[in-house]
Amino acid sequence: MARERPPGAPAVGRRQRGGPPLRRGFIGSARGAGGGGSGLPACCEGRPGGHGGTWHRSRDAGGRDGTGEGVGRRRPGPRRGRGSGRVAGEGGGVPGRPLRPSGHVRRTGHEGHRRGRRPQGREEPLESTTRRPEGASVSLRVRFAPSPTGYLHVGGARTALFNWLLARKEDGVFVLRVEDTDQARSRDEHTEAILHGLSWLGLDWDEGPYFQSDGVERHRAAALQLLEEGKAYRDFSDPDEIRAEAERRQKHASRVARERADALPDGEAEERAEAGEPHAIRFRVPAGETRFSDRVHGTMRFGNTDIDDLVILRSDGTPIYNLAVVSDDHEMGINLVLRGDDHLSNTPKQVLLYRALGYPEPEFAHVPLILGADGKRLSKRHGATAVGDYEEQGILPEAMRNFLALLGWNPGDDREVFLEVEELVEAFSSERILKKSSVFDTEKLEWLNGRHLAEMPAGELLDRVHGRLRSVEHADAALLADEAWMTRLVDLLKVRSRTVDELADGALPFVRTELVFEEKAVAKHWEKDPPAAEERMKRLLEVLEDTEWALDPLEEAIRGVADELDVGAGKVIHPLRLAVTGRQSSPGIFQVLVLLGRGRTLERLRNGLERVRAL
RNA sequence: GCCCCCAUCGUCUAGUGGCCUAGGAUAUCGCCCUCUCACGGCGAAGACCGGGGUUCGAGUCCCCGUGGGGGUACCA
Repeated sequence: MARERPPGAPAVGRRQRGGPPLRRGFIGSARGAGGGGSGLPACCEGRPGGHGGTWHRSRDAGGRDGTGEGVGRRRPGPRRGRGSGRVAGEGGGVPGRPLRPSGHVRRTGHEGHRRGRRPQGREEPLESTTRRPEGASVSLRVRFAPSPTGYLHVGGARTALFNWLLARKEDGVFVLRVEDTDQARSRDEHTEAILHGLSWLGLDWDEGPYFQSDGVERHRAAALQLLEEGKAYRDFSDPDEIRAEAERRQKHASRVARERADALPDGEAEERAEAGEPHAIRFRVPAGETRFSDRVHGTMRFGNTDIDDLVILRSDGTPIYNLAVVSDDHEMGINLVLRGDDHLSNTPKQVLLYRALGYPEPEFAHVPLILGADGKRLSKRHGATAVGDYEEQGILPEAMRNFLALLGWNPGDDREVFLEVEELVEAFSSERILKKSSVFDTEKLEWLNGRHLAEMPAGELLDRVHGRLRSVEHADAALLADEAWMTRLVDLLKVRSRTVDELADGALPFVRTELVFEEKAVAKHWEKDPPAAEERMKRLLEVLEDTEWALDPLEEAIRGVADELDVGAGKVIHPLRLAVTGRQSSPGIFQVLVLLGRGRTLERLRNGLERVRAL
């Protein structure tokens, strides 16, 4: 059933062409635009025209790319050969401005991958239950399906990463679908944040984003099909009432609902439905046992008596998640559903729906959740949980990706630092995904980030550093604009920083015209013995006037001063460092001086001398 | 309550019956390098949740506990 391009999933999708205007027409904004009305009615009212409308509109608009080309991948990598200081990579751009979801995605190089390995001759790694016509190889189709009810959570990001990694590795297709059927909680803003987060991580999708809400008609049709085939029933009962009765009788609520439905005389349900009486549609869970195989957990078995007759269509006519995913995953030809462990118990329900609907079942892979430092589910109280938070803290997307990949997975050898994403793609395999949930350890993240930072060419770091220096007071604009000089500076700082923030902080003494003096350092290197400090600095000033401004001569001169005054080099270097940087620590002093230049060095030294004299 | 999943140093993990006196990484501590801070090098300390089995032999297989997590919605 080579569903290379599912009929409705369209060869189109909503490509994020140029800009942020992400889809002003769907639920969230439609509601918002309504101006304060209650949520539900607005949505329902908007449905026929609204949803469908946007779908078609964008389909038309997207007509130019019926090729199925990836969204983010197509853009000629803005990153290479960027000449001007224009921010290309990390969305650094203007803070707060909605970023284009994929336009700025760093090219990941997987295209080379694709070219290099055609799926044809290879053994098909996907043991899908889906049988295909002999010879035809069906490529892996995976998806990431976040619901826009919050920002991109690190757990979600990891799930997305695994899917992406697998798709790239197996030459498959990575589909992005936004599950926005929870009208009350879904928001455009969140969708944007999620797309931005994915793009930031370099996880470009090949299709989508599709919006689940666009499929409601199809979902509804599926529910109706089940109803017609007697695999589902109409439930006219009041939820609260059912719950109460279920409690009284110690039964599952859904079984009570089923009893009531079954007790209805023939034809009555149809009549009442016809008459417009509101009711939900419930799936009738068959007797027996439901099994499915899971790539990480192996064979899973659930007794059907433990599975409720789930509602598949609400009384307002909107579909419920479990039905919507099944319908969508089928529609989009997803053949491996890799998602969080929290869906494990949803899976038998979905498997049952696949079977009832006559859809081929995909394979499943449930990856463990990510926990906080206390072993509890990662949540806000553990600090930053949104990938955007880490972006702000100056974590590099490369490092984040690397770190996330290592959470619940390992390459089977000692490698931990994957500088190139290609290496990660190469090493990744779903067989090595762990079952155990893991704790999100920010210390290790920062260590990894430090490693990436140290290895990254300074030139590539420039934009990010600039982004953080933009609002610095007393900044020397000329220096900031001097790319060559900034590169040298970043080169000195990157190895001693764990985050871009830290790096930018280290740059402060160099790019500011006014120094801020660390009290601790002043106390230690000046205040303790002002006359000595004064003497050393004075002498330095004299000597440096005539020293050739280069690494070796400077070192020679400064050590010479120390010898002359008969003290260790540190005794003259510390007061000097304090004078020229205001700090207790900095990159190697000779390099600092070279970078600062004679003029600024001497000026700062003079100012320092004055300060010392005033002590 | 019921169903399901999981369980090796603080943390990330290697380990698929003998190669384990349990390996690596991080974090911590010490030493070295050194003008400081980092980096780097060397070293220390640190774990098989408990109890039963199976086996000549168990971190590894089975059972029972315990602990943690997830689900149990007209949320996704």
